[in-house]
Amino acid sequence: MPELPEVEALRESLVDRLVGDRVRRVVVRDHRLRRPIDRRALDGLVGATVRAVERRAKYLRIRMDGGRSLVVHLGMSGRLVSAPAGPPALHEHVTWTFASGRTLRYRDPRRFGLVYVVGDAAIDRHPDFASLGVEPLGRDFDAAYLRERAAGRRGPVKAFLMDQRVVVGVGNIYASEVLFRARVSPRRRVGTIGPERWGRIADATRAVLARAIDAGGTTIRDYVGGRGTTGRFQAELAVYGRGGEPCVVCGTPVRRTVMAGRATYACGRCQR
DNA sequence: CTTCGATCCTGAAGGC
DNA sequence: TGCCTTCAGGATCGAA
Repeated sequence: MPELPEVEALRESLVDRLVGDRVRRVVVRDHRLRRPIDRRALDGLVGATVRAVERRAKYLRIRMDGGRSLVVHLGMSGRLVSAPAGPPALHEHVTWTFASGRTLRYRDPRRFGLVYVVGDAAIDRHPDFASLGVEPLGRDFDAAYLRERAAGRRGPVKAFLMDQRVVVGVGNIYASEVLFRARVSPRRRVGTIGPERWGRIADATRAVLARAIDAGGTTIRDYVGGRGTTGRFQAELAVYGRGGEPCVVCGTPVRRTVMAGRATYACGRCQR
């Protein structure tokens, strides 16, 4: 479930449930994620209280008192839910129990995600955070920024948009959706894009992500969200997952191709 | 530096 | 029903 809108929807759903609650206990059942979980570091947060729940790129950052943060990345199949106490689900690798009696549960069948603790003073220098690009809904993201960052690059615009060192949070679903809305072909080389197209791409990125956040994210073949609720944006997907179906604008069948090993959807008529 | 392909891992879905 | 293949929302690493 993890592109920017899903993580942001998750953050919103968790903030009221976690802030002010104190960690009473942590259970790590399987430490083998993309990087091994440091059990002792997680244990070190027992007794600490949640001060804020934030998001940077696709990382969820749970700020604790004592100057440390719990960082969670969901990878491809990670889920994080706040739920009443109860038996662990399949692939529930970490469970936090709070003073309120509620639990926070991290599930991740494929184990591509991350769970770790980092000091607040050092987080900007952490390798996961140091080279992240701008937030797409922030002030620094616009056509001029994209044009500048594209200088000297030659690859297709879809890969450029998904490069987290350029702009964060756009993954495989939203890259196709953004480029459809911007009427730009995902194969187009960044060097051939002028100010007008960059403007459409910047506008479409903001619009698609903001709308997806409002809808609670996109849920494909499982649920999302800290309340176990389902995202609604999948009903608004214009091209993703619609290979062969008519384009919502012109009726031409949507084409599914593979770029860099990832499914890519586009209308060959609307997008140039 | 960029870009490309392979890779990590498990489960769901589709074809036969 | 069972078996096999393909695909999946991410990110990193080595090679060119």
